[in-house]
Amino acid sequence: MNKASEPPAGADGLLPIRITELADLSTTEMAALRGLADRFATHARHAIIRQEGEMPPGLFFLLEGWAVSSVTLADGSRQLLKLHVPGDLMGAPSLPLSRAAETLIALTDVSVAQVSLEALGEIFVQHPRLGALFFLSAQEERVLLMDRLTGMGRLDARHRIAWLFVHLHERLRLVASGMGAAFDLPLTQEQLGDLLGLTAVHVNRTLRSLDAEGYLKRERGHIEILRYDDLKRLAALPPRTVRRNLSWLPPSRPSRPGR
Amino acid sequence: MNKASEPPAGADGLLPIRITELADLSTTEMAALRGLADRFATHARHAIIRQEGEMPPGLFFLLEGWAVSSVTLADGSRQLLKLHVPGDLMGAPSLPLSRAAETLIALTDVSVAQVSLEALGEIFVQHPRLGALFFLSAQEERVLLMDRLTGMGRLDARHRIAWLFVHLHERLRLVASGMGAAFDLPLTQEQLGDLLGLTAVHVNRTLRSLDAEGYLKRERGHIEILRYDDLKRLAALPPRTVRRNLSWLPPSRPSRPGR
DNA sequence: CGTAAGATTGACAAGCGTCAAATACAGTGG
DNA sequence: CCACTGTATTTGACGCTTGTCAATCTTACG
Repeated sequence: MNKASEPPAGADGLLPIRITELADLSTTEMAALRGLADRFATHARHAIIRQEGEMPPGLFFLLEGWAVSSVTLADGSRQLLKLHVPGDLMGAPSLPLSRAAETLIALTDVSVAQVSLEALGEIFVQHPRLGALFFLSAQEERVLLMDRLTGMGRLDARHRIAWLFVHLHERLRLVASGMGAAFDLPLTQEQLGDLLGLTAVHVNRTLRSLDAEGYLKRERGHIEILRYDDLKRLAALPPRTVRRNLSWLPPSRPSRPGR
Repeated sequence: MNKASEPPAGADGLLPIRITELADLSTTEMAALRGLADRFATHARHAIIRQEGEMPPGLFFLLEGWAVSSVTLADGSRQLLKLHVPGDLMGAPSLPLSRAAETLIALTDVSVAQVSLEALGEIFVQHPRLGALFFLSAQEERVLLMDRLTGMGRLDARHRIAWLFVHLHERLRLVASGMGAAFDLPLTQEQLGDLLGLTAVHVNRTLRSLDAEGYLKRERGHIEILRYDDLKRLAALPPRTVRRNLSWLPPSRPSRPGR
């Protein structure tokens, strides 16, 4: 691990996290979010950013690169839980636990900021609206997990893969607008299997069949969706749309109020 | 649905939700939580408390009885997401969405309070510590979903059922301390299947085999665990323990501070 | 006492995992 | 620049877990 106390150039604009997707923020709130980032670090591909079992569990902010969170079982098998892209908060689920539940692994070279928990606590005091947005953001993640659970329980390999690609495409579009039908996917087929509850062999067979039927094209670490609408039809989960600036949210606070 | 504006007798002590498992609360905070409950209602067994797609999505507090949240797919299959017991907040994942993601169904006769979203917003302003605890509670739910996802992806029917029973037993112990090795389970085998990503037929075969091997005994809507430690060994997911009163949490506020 | 919902059982099929080997590819050192 | 080596992908044969279909049995309840 390579540590540096200065943020990497150009990453600054990313700090407002996913939360900006839920509401418009005041400049003060933006500044408070930026204040969350504590120590900056970079990790090489395949490096472990945070190991499950670690205590106390820390909180991380992904600035550049891809990462993944996973759980490992006693028999050595593992489940990949979520792919993290720049702007993602990582490790939050373990915050209430005494030991971290998930391992965070760098899929590419990444740069990461450690989030100060004291600063997070202060945000709930100084910026109730941000606190509520953090709460809502966690609920959004719950919906995602619920949908993934539904997929694992009720969809076969073909449908799960279709859903994953459509979902990833939509998620990446939010980050990189103007993206076409193609995107990077720095995952091996074994990792795809661990993500979808399949074996690498079966992932290969299914990918190959989707390719043969013209749904998509594959290269190393790169996917191009050819028949987007058909693929989306395969991805049979209900659509989700977030509602911005909910009326019951607390108002933005100007700056530091009564202390 | 049977509506009443008065809380049912005896339910009052339950209102402090799961949040008391994360920290000790001041009396003011307890009172604020009680203020969340808005309109009270009762529903008969099998009644739909809230339908997915409904808008705007409401928030509910389960006072008495069992309920379940589920997602339905286009082909009619459904995934049960979570069993709710008294004290549970229901419907929170849909809060950031424009339409409710999950259907809430009464498994037994239930009594439910509707939660006022305005009151929830006010809590983030008046009681930052409670806001942070709501945030942490959502993270705890994420961990549960992550574990369920891991189970669906990596465990076979036998292990999934073992995990469910052990997990349910532990959860019910928190609500009803002094509980033995037996507990009610108001679910049909088909519903168990929908919860675990299996078919009713296969649930039956697996339950029957666990029974035959002396792991447990079954009656209608009732489970008794006989070989608890062995069953727990089958339930091969890592243990989770929450840490109470985390140091970075905001302090309790006395009452209504500067407005 | 009748009826419907739930539990049980058996025969069979399909999807996916396992094992093992072959092939393609990327990165490395000489 | 090339041979070398480990990693990732691909392929085939086979078996097991789980699903499907359909019938029967049991229990709760009007």
